[in-house]
Amino acid sequence: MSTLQSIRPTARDDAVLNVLADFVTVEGLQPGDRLPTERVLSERLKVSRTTVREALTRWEGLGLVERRQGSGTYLKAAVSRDMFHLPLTFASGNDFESLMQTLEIRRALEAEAAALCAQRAGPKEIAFIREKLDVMEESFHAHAGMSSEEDWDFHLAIYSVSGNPLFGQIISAMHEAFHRFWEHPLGVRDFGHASFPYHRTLYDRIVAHDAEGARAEALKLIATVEDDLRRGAANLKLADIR
Amino acid sequence: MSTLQSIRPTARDDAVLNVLADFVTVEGLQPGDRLPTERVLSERLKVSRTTVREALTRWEGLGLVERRQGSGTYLKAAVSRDMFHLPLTFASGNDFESLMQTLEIRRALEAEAAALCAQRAGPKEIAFIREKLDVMEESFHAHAGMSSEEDWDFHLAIYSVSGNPLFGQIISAMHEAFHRFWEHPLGVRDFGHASFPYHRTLYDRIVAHDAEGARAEALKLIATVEDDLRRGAANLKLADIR
DNA sequence: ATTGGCACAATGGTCTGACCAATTTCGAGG
DNA sequence: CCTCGAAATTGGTCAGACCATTGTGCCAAT
Repeated sequence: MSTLQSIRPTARDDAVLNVLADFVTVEGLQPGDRLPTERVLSERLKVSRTTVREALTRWEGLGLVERRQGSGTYLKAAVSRDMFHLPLTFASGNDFESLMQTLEIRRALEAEAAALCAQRAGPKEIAFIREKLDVMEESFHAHAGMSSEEDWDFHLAIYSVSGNPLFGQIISAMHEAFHRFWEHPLGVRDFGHASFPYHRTLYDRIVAHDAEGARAEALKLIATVEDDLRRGAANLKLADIR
Repeated sequence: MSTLQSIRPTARDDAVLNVLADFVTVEGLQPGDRLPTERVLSERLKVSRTTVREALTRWEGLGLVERRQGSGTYLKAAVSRDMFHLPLTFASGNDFESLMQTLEIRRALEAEAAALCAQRAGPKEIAFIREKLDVMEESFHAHAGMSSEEDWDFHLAIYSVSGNPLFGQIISAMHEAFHRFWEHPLGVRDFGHASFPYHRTLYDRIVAHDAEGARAEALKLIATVEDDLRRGAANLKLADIR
């Protein structure tokens, strides 16, 4: 009988979110778009601004929406009425150990995403990834070093083509949480430099639709990042990263 | 210069949550315990009840806390100051597609955990896993079928020995969210039956400290589960699982 | 024509005080 | 001792106000 628990958890807030989700769907709002003012919503929905704010706060906590004071509230992810939220929360400090652990998770997901990508990528998807790769390589040669933004775009493309949005969601969330350290974590010069060649080899395996090969290349790629990280940690012993 | 963006995202709410997290830690509150009244918090922290409520609403949305009108606000999970939130959103509800997507995530994590486990397991850890394997196999032969509980224990042991708590935490959270469907998802008889032999082969690779071998066996194991799932979905077309 | 600064409007963030609704507590009455 | 109901407690909602930040557009100086 556990399936019919709590018949009325809360009314107003949920109702507001449902209506708002429908509004987003009907209006075809995309991530980045601005949604109506709190005051407008409160008036239209015939509820107080307090209630609207509580509802939006819930969405904000789930990362679906972003508020900018003086500007407005903006969509951060696609929302619809039939959504299922799985908020994971775990204890994890910003120390070297935690960073290493998240990197192990990333390695796991990166490898699987690469394998799926190699399986599922059609000509159009391959061209999409190719484009990101070209930009990255050009930037690399122009600045004689990895550009974290173009690099990130390349990986995002792979997650996207994998056909499973969860890969991008999980890794993006981690990326965001650690973005200060993920990029140039420990003051290592040319961080990520060693990973450069594996981007192309990974791309080649994807083009060949070689799932296991792609998995292997992705593992090698992440391995170089982990090495960089370990080197950095060794450099400054007892680094206080927070 | 991307490291110094957003100097003041929001003050009060976050501050409240930090203080509250510290309070929970110091007071040693456990899930199920009741935390102070909104009015008390608002008075103690010198902020309005509105602000306290916004903060608690955020926690409620993350499933950390449960509010009961007329009774109080209760802890639902362990909280601490250094928490890492990873809100995942599934496009659609509890349908076949979503289940398959989470299974792909599980495959990724399972493979990596197995590889790490093979690398890091000492004699004591191997004995620990062996114990779970024995229990599972015994149960299998006794009941002529997979016992989901003992099976789960075996996998939990591997996550644990992997040395990275994130594996167990992420997979457990997904497992919990889908537990009704994860076990006997689509009325398939002998669900998971095909996966049985791979538990021992996986164990053997771990004993041999063969990381890549363990990864391969874990992949095969999950592949059988996916096959079962696909078979089940084919059986009852247009299954309405919700 | 461009640029810089400034006032004003719009918007999210916070506060106050009040009332409503569900729950718990506890005393009166059996 | 038990039962029932009133009162206190607590989360949920509301209205209205003010603050802090951001965006916009006008105007003057260059």
